[in-house]
Amino acid sequence: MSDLLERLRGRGWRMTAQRRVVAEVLDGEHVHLTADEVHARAVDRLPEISRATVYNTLGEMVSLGEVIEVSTDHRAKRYDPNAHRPHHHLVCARCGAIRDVHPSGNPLADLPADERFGFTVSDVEVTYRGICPNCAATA
Amino acid sequence: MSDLLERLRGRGWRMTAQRRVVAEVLDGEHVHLTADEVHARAVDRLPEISRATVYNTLGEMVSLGEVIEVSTDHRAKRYDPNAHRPHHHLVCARCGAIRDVHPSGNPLADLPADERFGFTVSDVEVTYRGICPNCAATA
DNA sequence: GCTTGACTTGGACAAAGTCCATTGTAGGAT
DNA sequence: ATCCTACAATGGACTTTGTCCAAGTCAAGC
Repeated sequence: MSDLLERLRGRGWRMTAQRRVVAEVLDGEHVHLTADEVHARAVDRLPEISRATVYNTLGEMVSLGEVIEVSTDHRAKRYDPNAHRPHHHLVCARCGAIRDVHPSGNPLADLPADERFGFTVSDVEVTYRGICPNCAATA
Repeated sequence: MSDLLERLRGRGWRMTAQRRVVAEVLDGEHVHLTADEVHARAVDRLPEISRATVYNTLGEMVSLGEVIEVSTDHRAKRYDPNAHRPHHHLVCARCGAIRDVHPSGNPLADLPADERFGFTVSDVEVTYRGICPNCAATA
């Protein structure tokens, strides 16, 4: 059922009701929720869950590499459970809608050695911006 | 001297001491400062300048397209005066150092039509992450 | 050197996130 | 099955980052 939950269990995570709920919320809807949105949905299932726990749990999932943090709107971080298929994001500049996208080619390879300044480059995050069809229609 | 200042003047900006100072701070060091860092440096030259003014001024520069907003660390926004040469950023995951980089190829072209979902894609922001030589040495 | 509308100010407010002392509990040990 | 204990959760205070607004100030055209 919950792949995310399985993977976390397999890493020796102590399984608590709170962590289960957070994982289920994240894995359930494949949208990109903010921490507070995750908290709101978690409260529906487990009314006593605290905001701090949601923040902690999300942070741990990110550390474990099971969840990706994206900040598309330069405001609140959003959490993306789709960590195991590399992808990037396409964001509507007007309404903030986010889609996962899969560019052709590997952007990492586009950074020539003489532009790396001695860094060991391990990761690349790409955010495309534009106007979604919905917003274009109502413009 | 200050290209940024010249460009802003040319756009009919009302020139005040505060705006001049903000532009000079930004243009002076070609690093990527947060709004509060800009404010701190601005206060050195113009002690009465307020935080609100710095935020307003930076926001206007961004609207005019003379300055770019980057959020590399998922925390405070940083301001990049180098708006007229398209470039991306390489960030050290350990110390947060930021370098401007110029990848070969155009990442915009790497997003196939069938991955655009009807969006009008106009912009792309690329952040490379890795470890800088300095941090690698002290690891 | 007036006038006026744009700019600045400072302080209150808000949103997002962190910290910590206390309390609770999962899961191994007995 | 029960006990222990290290790890986890709680909630409330605190911090950081940013926004808003009413009142005062000033750049620039006349």
